Amino acid sequence: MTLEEVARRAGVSTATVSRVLNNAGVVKESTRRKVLEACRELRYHPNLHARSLAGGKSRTLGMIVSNIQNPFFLDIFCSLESVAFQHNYEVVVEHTDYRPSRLVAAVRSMLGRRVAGLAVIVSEMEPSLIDELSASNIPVVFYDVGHPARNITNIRVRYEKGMQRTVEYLYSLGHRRMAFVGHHAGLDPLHERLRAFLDTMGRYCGEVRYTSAVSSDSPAGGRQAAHQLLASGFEPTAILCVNDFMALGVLRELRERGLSVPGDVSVTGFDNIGISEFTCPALTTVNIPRRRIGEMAFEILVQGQTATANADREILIDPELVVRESTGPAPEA
Amino acid sequence: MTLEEVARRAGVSTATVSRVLNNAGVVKESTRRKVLEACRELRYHPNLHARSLAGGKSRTLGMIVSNIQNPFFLDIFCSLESVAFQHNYEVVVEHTDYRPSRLVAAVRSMLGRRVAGLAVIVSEMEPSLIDELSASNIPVVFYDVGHPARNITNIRVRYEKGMQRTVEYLYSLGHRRMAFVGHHAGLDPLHERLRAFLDTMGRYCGEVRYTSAVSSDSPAGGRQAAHQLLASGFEPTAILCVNDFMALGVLRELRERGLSVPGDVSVTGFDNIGISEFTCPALTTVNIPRRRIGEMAFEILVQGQTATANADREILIDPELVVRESTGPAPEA
DNA sequence: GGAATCGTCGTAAGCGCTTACAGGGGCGGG
DNA sequence: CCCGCCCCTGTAAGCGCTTACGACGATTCC
Repeated sequence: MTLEEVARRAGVSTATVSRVLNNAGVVKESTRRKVLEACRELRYHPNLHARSLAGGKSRTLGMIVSNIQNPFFLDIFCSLESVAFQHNYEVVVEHTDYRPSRLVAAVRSMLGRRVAGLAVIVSEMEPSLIDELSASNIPVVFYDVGHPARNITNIRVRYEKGMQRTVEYLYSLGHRRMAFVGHHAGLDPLHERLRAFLDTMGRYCGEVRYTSAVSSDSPAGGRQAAHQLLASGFEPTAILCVNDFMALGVLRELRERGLSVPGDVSVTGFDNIGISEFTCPALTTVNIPRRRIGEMAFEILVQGQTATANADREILIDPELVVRESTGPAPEA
Repeated sequence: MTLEEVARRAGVSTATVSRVLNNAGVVKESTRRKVLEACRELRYHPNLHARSLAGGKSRTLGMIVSNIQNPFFLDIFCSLESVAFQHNYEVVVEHTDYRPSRLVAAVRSMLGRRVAGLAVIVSEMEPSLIDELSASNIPVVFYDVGHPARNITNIRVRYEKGMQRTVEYLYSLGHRRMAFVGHHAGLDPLHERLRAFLDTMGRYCGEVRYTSAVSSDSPAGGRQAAHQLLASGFEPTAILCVNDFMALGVLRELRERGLSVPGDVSVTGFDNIGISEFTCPALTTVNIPRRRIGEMAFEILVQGQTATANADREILIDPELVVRESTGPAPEA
């Protein structure tokens, strides 16, 4: 089913059909109706490939995330998708499993699709991409990695702040032995969170002791890390998780071991994903405005194209501590 | 950056470059290297649109789900994506929010993309789609809705069985007052689950009483439904949820009200999503082999294309009860 | 009444790729 | 030494669409 067949059926030229379908140019009302009628009868669906090849533009955005199973990334995707949908854009996601090689492949694939804009929300990084993307001439939003460059805007969350609040808060509750649970993808932003953790600890709590464990980014990974942590003999009074997703598993492991949260040990997450308030106990965490991040990404990619072109930008977001039930005073030694 | 520029740079024709890039035809090793070299220097990325327009085929699959935030759908997507990735295919998702109108739009969009195959994993339905898809000549997999037709394979999960097991199990534990929590998208498969619930109840338990509540498909929705349920005065000893995602909220609401699970009331879910074993208490649920569904979808879409062409098929899956901690004997009256 | 104007539409040239098909060297065999 | 064949490569015709550009009849204006 092609444009030409529709044109033939409606007794007009392909140009006219195209005009009708794109609401471009002027078409007499009666011919418009004929064309639409023909489209319906023939169950015509325009070929998007031909369309964006000819038009040189596409109404689809690309988004690359590290782990789409993690609600944090998923939420950002949904948020972007939602705004995009309202503006008649589509967005295709790809995930990298935290592997730089897959990141590169995903970016290439997106460039191949000639997306109208690309949001890269990942933890891992591949330095060469910056140049490649910058040279590609399509607007790009990075989350947390890479500095801004031509066409590239960077949205950065100040993890230090969030981590600092968390540590201070736990410290004020009397916690002195803390542990950090992270995941394997030990690249920048994670190091960043861990570093922030250590920095703050060093600054505020001279006598504090810590340890850390890593596993995969999933509840099961969190559980495994917690297991490993507790098996090591170190007995933390508080466990800080790199994100809520893993914290789920940590909570589970603690319960399994008969440790009460927050009675015996306090637990904190990061991200404030939706289910973190449905855990038991509800998770104390650090909120990151995912909805806004998605919206901002859209604005930058689509609308900012003209508005702030070439205005190399970096957007900073301050996360905030959300205290719920999983944290409490440190147990008496 | 086009094929032609690469060709010029490498001093060959576009046909040769194309051959190199697609590993098609024979090319002398030295020219192959020259071409690849040119590609690298020019940071060339083939235009996928042009490619699939010219080639008439694309290596991308489409997938439409009702609610991608629900881990059930997400898992199937990830599973499909994973196999697809191994075979060098990509898959683009779209979600409908349970709205038939969005389903139609999504299907059209996928047809417009000329996907190589389409998996429609949704609860809602729009009858006209069957014909439209069947006529489109691309392989399609439906989950749970629609009967098989030309090019269309249907994967059906026998909810009745799962529901039956669940009800029987609860009945054997002494439960007589049960409630059902569902969501708004009251279309076929959901009705199916509710119907299965009622059927079984009617058959096995003459004296059983029930009620049901619906809300949106999310933990928050589950919580709201539970709230509404308990506010109604009906005091169930068991709550069966249409899926695990909503069960999360039900558990939370019960805890909030000081009701112990399973001491005061038992709770069951459906789907066996990953986090259902990380809830507190761990959720008794019905497993649906999501991984296999994704894999089957791929086989049908890509490999079955030739193997079982035109062999109208329906695949049946029997779900199985997974007993965990959220169910127990009914409290003494 | 003829020219200028406007609204409506058709013509045709690509967009960047794939792919028959043909062509042109190099080689071996007759 | 010439023919045939095999390797390798180039030529060019599309794939289905968008979009300048121009054509054409119907108004309108002087």
